[in-house]
Amino acid sequence: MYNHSKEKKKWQEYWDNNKTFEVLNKGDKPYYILVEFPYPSGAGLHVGHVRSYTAQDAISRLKRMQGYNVLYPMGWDAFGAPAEQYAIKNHIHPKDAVRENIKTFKGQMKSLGFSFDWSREFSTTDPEYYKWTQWQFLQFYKHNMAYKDTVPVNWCPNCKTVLSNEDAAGGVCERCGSTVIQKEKSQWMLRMSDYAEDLLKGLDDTNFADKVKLGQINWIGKSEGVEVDIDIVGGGKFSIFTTCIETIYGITFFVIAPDGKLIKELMPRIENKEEVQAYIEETAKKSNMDRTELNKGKSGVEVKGIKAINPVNGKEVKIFLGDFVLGDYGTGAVMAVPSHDERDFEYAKEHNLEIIEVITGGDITCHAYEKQEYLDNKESRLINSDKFNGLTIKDAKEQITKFLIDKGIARKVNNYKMRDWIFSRQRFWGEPIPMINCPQCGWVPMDEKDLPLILPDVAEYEPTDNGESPLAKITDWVNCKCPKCGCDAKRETDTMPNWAGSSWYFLRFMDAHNKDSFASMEALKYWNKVDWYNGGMEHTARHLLYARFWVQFLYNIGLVPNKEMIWTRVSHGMILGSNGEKMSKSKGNVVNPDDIVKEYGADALRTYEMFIGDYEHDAAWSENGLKGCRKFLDRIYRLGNKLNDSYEYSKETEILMNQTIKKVSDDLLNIKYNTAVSALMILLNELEKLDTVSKKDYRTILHLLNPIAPHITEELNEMYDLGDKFCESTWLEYNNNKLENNTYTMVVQVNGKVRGKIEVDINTSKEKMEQLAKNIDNVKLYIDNKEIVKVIIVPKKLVNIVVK
RNA sequence: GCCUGUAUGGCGAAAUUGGUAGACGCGAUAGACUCAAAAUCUAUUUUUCAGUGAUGAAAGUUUCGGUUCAAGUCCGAAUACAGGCACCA
Repeated sequence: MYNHSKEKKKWQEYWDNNKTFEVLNKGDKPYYILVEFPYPSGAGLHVGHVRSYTAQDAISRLKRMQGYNVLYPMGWDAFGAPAEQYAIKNHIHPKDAVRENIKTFKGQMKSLGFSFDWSREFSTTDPEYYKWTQWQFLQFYKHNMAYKDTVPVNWCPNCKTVLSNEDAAGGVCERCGSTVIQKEKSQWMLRMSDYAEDLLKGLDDTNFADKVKLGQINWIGKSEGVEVDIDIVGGGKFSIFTTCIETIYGITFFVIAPDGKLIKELMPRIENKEEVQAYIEETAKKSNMDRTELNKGKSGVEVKGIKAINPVNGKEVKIFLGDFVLGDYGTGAVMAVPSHDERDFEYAKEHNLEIIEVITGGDITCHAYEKQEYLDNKESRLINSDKFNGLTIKDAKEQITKFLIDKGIARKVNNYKMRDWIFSRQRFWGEPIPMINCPQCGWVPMDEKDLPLILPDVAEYEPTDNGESPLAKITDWVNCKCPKCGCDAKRETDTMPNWAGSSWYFLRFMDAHNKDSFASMEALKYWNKVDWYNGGMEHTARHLLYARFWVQFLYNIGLVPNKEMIWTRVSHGMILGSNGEKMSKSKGNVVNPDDIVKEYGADALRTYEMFIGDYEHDAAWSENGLKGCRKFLDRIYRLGNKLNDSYEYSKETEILMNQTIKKVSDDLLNIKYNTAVSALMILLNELEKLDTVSKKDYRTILHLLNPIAPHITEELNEMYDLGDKFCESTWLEYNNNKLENNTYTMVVQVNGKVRGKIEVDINTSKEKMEQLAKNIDNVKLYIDNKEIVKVIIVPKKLVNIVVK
């Protein structure tokens, strides 16, 4: 029996010693294949990692054989909370923990035979790498893209750190599950919202799947609308933003944000100050999630003593506070039209407010404004809207907008949901932010030539009770001189988020050891783009958007050759436990790839994970399925016992052989790995039926299997002396003239039901097809004595006889 | 609540994009080999009905409608599950 362990090691050593997968930045046909680099967690490699690494490995091996200069790199995303949490829990310095974990991960990856170019390996925690992360931060700062601001942030009382909105999803800390509270904190911010429009437009220059693009679009969240100035009775004004200006005559109240600036300005004139103040304080306790969650009731209070004027009809309208209006979105104030907005309707019901219908045609709500149907609706017309009565929604939208703009009290405005990126973390285990706070000069960037700003070793790396980074306690690190004026100053003690290092790592792989820049323009231009990027669906929104933003900024300051540096993005489904649930220690359904490799071999694991199901869908682990794939490889092995001396394809299977070459080549490049494997199983089944198998037959099936199961195929190829090593071979071609059999099974239907089948020559004419069909005994039973209405003939497929 | 997916045998899944539903694999059943077991090989395996049998018939791709000679595939509505989110005006 084949010794998977020994032969596997032999070939892995061969690839290592011969630097088979190391590439230079030169040569024809560069092709860059990337998988998301992992957090080297203490748990070791997950079988889920194996799925995507194998998939991309198969593509890499195939593309190499097709003559491409393939870059398939691997590195480590080792900064950030997960690594720090692991270190704190296990009482190991993060640096040491990361070193150990990387060693484990790398060993596991090597044991699976992935064709990574290890010469380009790096970790985001290497000073040689994070020097450039810091350098790029300085570029953001110097181009006015980084700024410090006091913002209400999500605060985890347990982790004692600030979380981005993304990390505080659901009102609980993503890491520890504690309830997140709102807290004012001074933070470094990146002006990502400036890039909203460019990030939308840039999608046109990518080949991302539609659902991936949609994820980006939804995150950016563009709303086209109108901003209108509203006068306050007795002086003053504010602005509202609306996407449904056509309903402006239906305003019966305004709602303003309890956490906005407007309410603070109005405070002196308010009659029910205490009530308003109480509501503001109540809102401050709530997270955005609480405020925005549905079915919570439409809480709010009237702002008494102050009324606003509807600009189109001069009506005096009440003002309310409502926590569903957010201070930091739009203008922090909305017009309420309960007749045509569900949320306004519920608020009006709750607070007994007037409802004025301004569009006929039933329960038409502005909420549906995104839908073309709403805009194209020709039945619904405006009413109760003075001179705009009778207009369609579309026309009313245009004309009312124009009317208000001409009056000088409105502007067309695009609002984006996407906010600026909170870039500070009160953490130890991250890239230090290279900024110095000088009592004279304020914030001063470090001199670029002093980078990297090395993360110092500390004894205690747990966060402090007051929420500062442990770096704050290292006074001889914190205290420094101002680069500008030379007086005593202090370093920033916040560090960068884990997203920072992963926002540009794919650029570094193109020129991994450059000491003069993060990557030379020459290298960036050579590889041009990441041709094919694979990762988890959970990263297609945040990580991908951050990375694209980072790249677009670098492009705008002339440091990368393309505004989009990633061409295709593919997302894989999760490998679930055998019970169909997410693998986790607590559920006891974790599968360790090491155990599998030991018992079944790396090739069996690789083959199984490709065969397990549709690559983009989740799949439950099955030990039996794995055994089936091991059995398949054993049968491949035993097929070698049947070899004859021929160097031609066996006649009996020549057509199938050509079909399989085409199928496997196409399927691998279309991420249909499961059907590629099944095609090989079908081919094997047929070859096993032959008494003997030619050397060409055998080498071909091994060749086709090689991208997925590289060890056993190389070994058998060598054992039977069939030809060059696959890793040094050219990929297979198929003969276009040998893809079709001479005959096919023609299906005969009567009224759409299959009533007969007959084997016919591939060139059978339509007339002959019909004639043959009508002659089948079983078919006759259904057409005799019936009127034939028509006959549908699909060449090379079927005949359908329609009878009455 | 909204957005995006998904739904096919006992199980994982295929289906040339409107043309034989269930390829391939697992599991199961029966048999061969074996003292026996494992491994391996062979056969059967969507369900129901008829037949000793080759086979034939009916139903069948979450549900209900529709278009079509023909629907897993297209259209309309509904349900369930998964992932994402922002009551975003």
